[in-house]
Order: sequence, then structure tokens, then C-alpha cells
Amino acid sequence: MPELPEVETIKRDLEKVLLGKRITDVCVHNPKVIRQPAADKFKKGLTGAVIKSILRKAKVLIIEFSNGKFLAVHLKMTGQLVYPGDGTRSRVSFHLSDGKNLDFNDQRLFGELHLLDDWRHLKFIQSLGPEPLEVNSGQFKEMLSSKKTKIKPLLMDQTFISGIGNIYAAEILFRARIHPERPANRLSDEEKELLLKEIKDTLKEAIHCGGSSIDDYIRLSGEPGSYVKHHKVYGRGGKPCLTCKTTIKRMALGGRGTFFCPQCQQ
DNA sequence: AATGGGACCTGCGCGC
DNA sequence: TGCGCGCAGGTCCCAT
Repeated sequence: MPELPEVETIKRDLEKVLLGKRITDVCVHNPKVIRQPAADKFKKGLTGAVIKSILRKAKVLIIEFSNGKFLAVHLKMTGQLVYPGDGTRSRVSFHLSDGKNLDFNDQRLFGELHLLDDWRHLKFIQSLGPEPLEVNSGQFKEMLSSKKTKIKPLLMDQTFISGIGNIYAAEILFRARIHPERPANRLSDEEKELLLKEIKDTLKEAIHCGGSSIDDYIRLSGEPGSYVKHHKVYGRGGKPCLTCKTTIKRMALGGRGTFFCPQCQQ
């Protein structure tokens, strides 16, 4: 799914158009995506609520309402929020006081909607590691020092550091010239510093571009995010490295497709 | 504690 | 044209 830059993009898009608007009705086309409470309570709890603020924690979007409730949205692999929505692929549609709809689409039905009294109660959120843009160098070195695991799966471990997924893990490691299988605690101090720099730079640049549209991710308006044109390795297996022309390799790591340059990344 | 596999779902592209 | 397979941005759960 959407990783941190995509979710941050949607958060900023939502802020521009939804603040102060009221939900007048909720139309549930597929109750499976509503994790709590039951669909009828979910609908009742949201109808009449006014949108007060939008938050993001890692890959989770949180909509705060004036009545004190929170709607947590996890898009997982194929979730989308679309405004104004036309309902064509909607799993849940939120009708708003401006006469338009906010559609939650999700082809694969992995996405989750939670209506809560306090988003801090969500177990997944309680387990999250720090936001990558808020980690400093000393802290990052300390975090890595006790980890013998391979660096790429570690970057995607949301309890270690939150918000990085499969695409950005690949791009970040390419930029830091680090092989995805390197044990985390065996990176040199210089490599750890470079790695953190590339984490922050990559995520910031991707946010600036509105994220990476591959397959399903789109912005709130339906427009694509343009960071995909900056991708150097993700999805480029068999093609020449843009730096050294060596063939980009694809391997499975932790069950996930992993792209890297065997020459540039050591 | 860490890793690996399968599960949750739908749909696409590929080779035969 | 049609079928079966592998694959997909995430996370959870269980076994080892």
C-alpha cells in the first residue's frame, strides 16, 4: 500500500478540503472493511460528526471529529480515499455537508476502518516504532546496534521504525549503497548516518512529489503521485542500474520482492 | 528473539 | 481464446 509518503500526501489533501465539513450519512457497501464497531453503530457514530483535524501515524490516517471520536483508516495494499467520489468502486461512502462524497475504495478488502473514542487505544498504533523523520542520528545508531537481522526487513518492521514499506526500503538502500541482506548491527557508523539521511531525504522527496503511483495508489483527487519517476530499483529487475549499468537483481527477502544493484550495494 | 510460511482478498499479466 | 500460475504497496498469526 501506500507507505508514509503516500499517506502523508492524502493527509495533506484531506486537510485542504474536509476540515469543518459534516458527515450527513454513511453508506456501507461492504461491511468487511469496518473493523469496529459493528456497521450500524459505525454509521450512527459518524452521522452528524464534524471533521476537526486530520492526523497521520506511520501509515495510518486519523480523522478527528468535533464530537471527540476518531476514524482511523489503514489503506493496506489497495485502499484509496477519493474526493469527490463517484461511488463506482466504493466500499464505504461518507456523504458530506457540501453535497459531495468521500469514498473509501479497496479492491482487495485488506483495508481497515476503526471508529474509536481515542486513536491511542489502537493496538497497532501502540506497537509502532518512531516516525523516521523524527529520529536523530544517535538514536538511530543505538536502535540498530542490538539488531542482528537483515537491514531491509528491519526497515519495514513497523515496530522498529514506522512508515517505511517495500518500495521505499528498496529505494533507500540503493541510495545508501547498502545491500538489503546486511546485518543491521554490522553497518559502520558512517553507513548508519548515511542510511538515516537517505531515509529522510527519500521520504521527504517522495512527499514533495505526492507519493509513488504504482497500480492502485492515487491522491485524494484521483491524480497520481509522481515520485515513481525517481525510482531507481523498485520494479526494475533485469534492467540496467542507472548508475553502473549492472543488471538490477530481484530476490525474495522475508517473502517480499526485493530489488537491488549487486554492484552498487555492498 | 528471529525467521519463514500461510492467511486475508481481488485482479492483472504472462507463458503455454 | 482460455487456463493456471505468480505476483502485488501490508500486517497478523502460527510454527519452528
